[in-house]
Amino acid sequence: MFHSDFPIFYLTVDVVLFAQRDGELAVLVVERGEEPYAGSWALPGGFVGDGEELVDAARRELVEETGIDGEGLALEQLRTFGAPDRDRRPHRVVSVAHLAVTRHAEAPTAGTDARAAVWLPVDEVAGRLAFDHDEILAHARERVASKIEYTQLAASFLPPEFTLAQLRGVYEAVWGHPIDPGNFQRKLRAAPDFLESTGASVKPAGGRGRPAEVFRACGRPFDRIGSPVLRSAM
Amino acid sequence: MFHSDFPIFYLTVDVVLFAQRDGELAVLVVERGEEPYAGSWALPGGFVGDGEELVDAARRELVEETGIDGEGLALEQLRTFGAPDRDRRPHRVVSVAHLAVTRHAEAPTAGTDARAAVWLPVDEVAGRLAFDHDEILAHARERVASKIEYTQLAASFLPPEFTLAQLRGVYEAVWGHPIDPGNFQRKLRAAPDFLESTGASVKPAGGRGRPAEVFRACGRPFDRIGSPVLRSAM
DNA sequence: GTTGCTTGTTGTCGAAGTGACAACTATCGT
DNA sequence: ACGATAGTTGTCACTTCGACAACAAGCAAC
Repeated sequence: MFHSDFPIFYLTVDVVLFAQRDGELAVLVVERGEEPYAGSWALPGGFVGDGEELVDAARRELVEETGIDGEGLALEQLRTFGAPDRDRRPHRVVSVAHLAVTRHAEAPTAGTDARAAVWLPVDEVAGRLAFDHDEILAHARERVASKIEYTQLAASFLPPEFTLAQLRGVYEAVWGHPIDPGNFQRKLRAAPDFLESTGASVKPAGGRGRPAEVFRACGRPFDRIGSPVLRSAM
Repeated sequence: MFHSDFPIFYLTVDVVLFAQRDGELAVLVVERGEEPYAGSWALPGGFVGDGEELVDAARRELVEETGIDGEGLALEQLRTFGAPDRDRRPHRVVSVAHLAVTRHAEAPTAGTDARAAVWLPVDEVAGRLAFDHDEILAHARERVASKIEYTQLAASFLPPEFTLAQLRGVYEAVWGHPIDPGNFQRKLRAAPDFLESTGASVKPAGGRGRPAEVFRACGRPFDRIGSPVLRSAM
């Protein structure tokens, strides 16, 4: 039997979608079109549907509000935020935050409740979000910085084929400090469960310079790699 | 404003409480007294109250169902389980699972919905839990094994003052394999942000043997330590 | 073409950390 | 006193890391 006098909740999902833009870590935010916080920046998200998996709801809301292609998106649960006063409205709204990474930092198109949707550098957006989304963003930032240490997640910021210099750029953007190219090369080449060479080579970023070897990631975004790429050690 | 036609959810918390018993990793489970799954083992947990913080709900349910003292308990959110079919009952029940560690592996006392409450070795209980609690336990086990690598969480399995041999016993119980005493000593003594010596020394476990130096943990359970104690490296 | 610049890749070397294992120390039981 | 037990320190070969130098391969300007 079931006591129906238990409190009821509304359940939402929020998505922190990261990408690399101009060598910086950028996050996708929307301008809210409805109260509360109308006109403020917020993370894309919305209510979970009847019979819908949490992660599916996250992907759906992302597509609806920003037009971002949900396919080939590394998406994972971050944590749940449920402080009783986190939503001004007279209902308890608990949100399951998700972390996502994409290689397509294409222009988003606002939809449904969102008045606008844009990529912004994380440093600019921190401290200005609606609800408790600043806290969510801070958690997400720490998580992604940590995840690229011991998973292949960094490759999800890039197209299927990429050079080690591009991959190094991802680590630099996420961690916010430069990495020695030589040591990075040596370390990543020694991780057989992360990268495989395609044999091809391609012109470097600026057009000038020696061509770079092209690699592919072996596994899935959140698969663990054998020897971690430690922040302190780079 | 607020569309009340959004689906409503019931929200529960579940707690995976670990302790060390007889050199093994043990988990606290209850025998369910009500349907569904009456008579089956399950993780302690229950419905979140009106206006109640998630982590407070977890602590309350733990005390209610098992009589375990919630004070001085390392308690942290694990992740949220919300598959549409995870509860047989005709309502959507989403559960926020929590991870906890205690030094008091005292005898629990069953309460409220629980018919019994006991400590069981994790290896015995795996595969026999109600709902999706096996999955939750597996996540918790992996999380605690990972957390003791780079936080002080291992000390939460022990009284405030302990020897390095006791601490080594915790790592061995959680990881399930023996660790070289000498190397463990060298590694942990070199971590100044983890342990501080009390100067005292105490008779070893079996009564026989050289007295061991007594240490105290410096920080809080989930604080990061400077140099991680890697599983692979032990 | 040659020179110089830029970028990718490989090499070198000292410092530090690791795993295996031996040696030493302090207590207890007999 | 003696051996058994458990905590602690030492040794050593091996690996990894960070800093930095050196080399390779393209482009642009002259």
